[in-house]
Amino acid sequence: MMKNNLKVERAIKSITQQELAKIIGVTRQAINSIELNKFVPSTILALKLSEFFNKPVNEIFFLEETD
Amino acid sequence: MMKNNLKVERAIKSITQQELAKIIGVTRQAINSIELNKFVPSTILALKLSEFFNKPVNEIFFLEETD
DNA sequence: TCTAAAAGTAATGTATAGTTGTCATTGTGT
DNA sequence: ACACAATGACAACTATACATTACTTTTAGA
Repeated sequence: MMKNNLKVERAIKSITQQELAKIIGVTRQAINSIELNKFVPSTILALKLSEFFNKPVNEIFFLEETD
Repeated sequence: MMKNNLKVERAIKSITQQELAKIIGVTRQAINSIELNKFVPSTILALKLSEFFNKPVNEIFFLEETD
């Protein structure tokens, strides 16, 4: 299982899903679905988020134990 | 465009695509296709590779300019 | 409290990640 | 030169990321 703290990062920058989506180049639903762990983004998306939030991918996304 | 140095990392550990694939839990063709930039792996796969190679995702995968 | 923005959710469609299987090519040791 | 391991490549299939549209629910501010 993979988790992420996109919601937190977004709160730090106080930016909406909508705005983030536009910057990254995906839909608001895509951002929403990632935040809610409904799907696993591509590495390109992860790198773009990493770039935007100025944090390494590994600090935004991480694997959880128990498979 | 995204690039990666999986081939180099693999050479450092002197491990075959086959072996790496088995460890990560994908097929040899998947590893091969990623190395040859034929497709973009999921963030989970990137994190597993990051874990195995003991290097941050951003040091294995990176965005290239010119789109 | 009323309202509008923000976030959650769901259906359907499309693109593409990843599998399975198979064959061709390159490299390396003997 | 021969054999075999490692890699590249391709076709057909399945699973799922992500788009689009649209509707509901939650949250924050006047």
